[in-house]
Amino acid sequence: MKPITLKDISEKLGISVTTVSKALKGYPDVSKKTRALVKELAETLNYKPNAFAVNLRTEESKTIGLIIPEIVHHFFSSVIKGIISQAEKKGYLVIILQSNESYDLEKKQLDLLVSKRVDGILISLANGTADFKHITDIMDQGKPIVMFDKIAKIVKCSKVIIDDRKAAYTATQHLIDTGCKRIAHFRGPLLPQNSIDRFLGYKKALEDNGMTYDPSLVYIFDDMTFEVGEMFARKILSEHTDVDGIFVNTDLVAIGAITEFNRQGVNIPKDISIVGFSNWFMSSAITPSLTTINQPGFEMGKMAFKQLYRELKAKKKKKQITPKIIELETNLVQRNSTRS
Amino acid sequence: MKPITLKDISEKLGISVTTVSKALKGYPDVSKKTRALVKELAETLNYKPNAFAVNLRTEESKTIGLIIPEIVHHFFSSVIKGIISQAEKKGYLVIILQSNESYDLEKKQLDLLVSKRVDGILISLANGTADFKHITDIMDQGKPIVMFDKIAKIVKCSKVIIDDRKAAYTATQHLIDTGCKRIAHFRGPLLPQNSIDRFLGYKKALEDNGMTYDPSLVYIFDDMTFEVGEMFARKILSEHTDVDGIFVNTDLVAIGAITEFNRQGVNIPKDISIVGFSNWFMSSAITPSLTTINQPGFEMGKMAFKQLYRELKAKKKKKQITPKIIELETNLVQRNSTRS
DNA sequence: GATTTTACCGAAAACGTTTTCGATTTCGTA
DNA sequence: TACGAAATCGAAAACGTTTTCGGTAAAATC
Repeated sequence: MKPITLKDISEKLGISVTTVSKALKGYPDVSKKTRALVKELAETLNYKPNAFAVNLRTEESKTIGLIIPEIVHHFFSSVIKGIISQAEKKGYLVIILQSNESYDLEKKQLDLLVSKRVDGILISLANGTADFKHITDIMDQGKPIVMFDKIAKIVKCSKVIIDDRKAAYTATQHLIDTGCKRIAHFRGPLLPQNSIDRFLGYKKALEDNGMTYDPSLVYIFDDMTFEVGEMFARKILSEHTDVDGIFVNTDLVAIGAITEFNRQGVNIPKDISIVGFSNWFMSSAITPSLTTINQPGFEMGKMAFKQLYRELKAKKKKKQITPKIIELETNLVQRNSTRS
Repeated sequence: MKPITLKDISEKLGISVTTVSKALKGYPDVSKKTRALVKELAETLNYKPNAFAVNLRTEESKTIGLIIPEIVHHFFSSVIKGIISQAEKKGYLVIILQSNESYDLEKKQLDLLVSKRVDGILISLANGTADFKHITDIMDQGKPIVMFDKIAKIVKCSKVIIDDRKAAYTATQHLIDTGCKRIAHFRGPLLPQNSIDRFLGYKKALEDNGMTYDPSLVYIFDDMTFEVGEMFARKILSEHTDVDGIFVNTDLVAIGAITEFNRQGVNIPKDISIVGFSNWFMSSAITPSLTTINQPGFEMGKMAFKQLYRELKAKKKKKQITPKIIELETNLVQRNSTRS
């Protein structure tokens, strides 16, 4: 009933635990004969090293932690998939925690992961996170940590991101190129870096094209939901009847807006053109299909783990780690919510 | 630089490691004074017990494993969220693995989790899984395991499910009640239990209403994708022009079908009515919105963990565990893809 | 004052592994 | 035959915790 241990094998073979361990791990100072004997018995007894003991001895668990603001979300679940698939290839397991966009939870969970002694941490920041001591504390302990998507520019760790500013600029420029004269922006929350950057890209595009930037056309909201999209669509129709283009922070909200515009008989893209962000795969299914910025979630997850893995290996060799910023390419996916 | 240990505290205080441990864990045989002293020092030194050592000593890690066929999926990611949120409340961490609907991977991952010595396992079976020795082997080792959603009736472990047959019956009955005379079924893959049960519910509803069951109206496919929905919609239009109702195995495929029907100028629900399955939240956003069966993913995740937790506790007290089948309620959500 | 009870503490073993380092054996060579 | 080198092995320490069990001192009881 009890699991097989090295001792069991050593007793059955009349040799020491040491030799058994070394045979199994391929040490050179054990004869071919005993090595074969040990390996065979281990096989037939279905020996599995006690991970707890190995962890204690080696001070590593081949497990990493992942903190993400929201799991039920197409982009983030794609990232998770990328991380897990890559981690599995390298023999790492992933513990997932969800911060629910709450700074307090994020902090508590980071603490939990550290106390569980994961080897490293992958994190995408909560919208509410403005202070970063909980992050830098962990870095100071020498535990590798890499951020992705929602990052803090000020923290000196590795990051995997897209150029939100450039992507937003491209999106807005596309609206201008297709004839929009008065362009609104559904911006999302105030704090997170990518929300800021997308806003800046939007503003820059307006200015570069000699259009006046009007703050009243920028809509701020904390919950990025379908319903918020519907609500702001109504707001646009009542407050700013001259708006003929909208750059929306995220596809889900854009789809909410499209649904409401459809309901109100507004013609998309003729009356109002819309560009989203993320290329959430549902965007191709809605009518009209949504022009959007493709954001490579799976790829981002893969890259984030790869970087963490590099740092894990560097740490083992006691090498210095220099933070690295990895920027992934985005592209505009042109569909039917903008004129062509 | 090195983390604080019990020994560090004991030396600074001039007492034994034993007493420090007992003080921290609230044993009665340590005086209030020393207890206070220890707790205070532990606090100021920011002592965190070495999880590896605790695991080794107690033979448990407060970590469970979760194997799921696909992460990027609204229903499953809702389940994950339910599991994680509940686990966190009870102080458990969750390691997530994705089987990609592959039996081989599922087996390998189960093995991996066991060798990492997780306390228990939550699993939703891959479509291809027809043999269950890898599951029963683990149960025989006394490791608690509970299945959810995609289960195997034959395995004697706890399960959290919905009554797929009843739900499918309700869905089909709704099509009949709203006037459909010839109803097709997009069934999905052959093996998994819920695919079978939904098919049986569909068939039973036809028979109970005196309609003939026609096998050529049942479409089988392995990949439950948007594109498959589009493809089968075209097939219906070319092969069975008399079909006026479809019960689809899963919302995503239904939405693909709707998109294709829209494209071909078919009027939904007048020409063809459609009912989906899952109440994937996008179903309310598409035009026409999709009538579907609401499947409580978050709730299912919560319940699955709760049951596993019960078994974990029972095992600790060396109590016998009797497998429990937990059935969650579903309901028909009536929208615009069926007549009213 | 002697004895029992209670309160408090610590030594030591145990969990299973890894790794260092010294010991022993075997072998080839002089 | 003797000696150094190479091959093979194992004792023991270490990782940090938990828990049993016995011991001592103080308090309570007679």
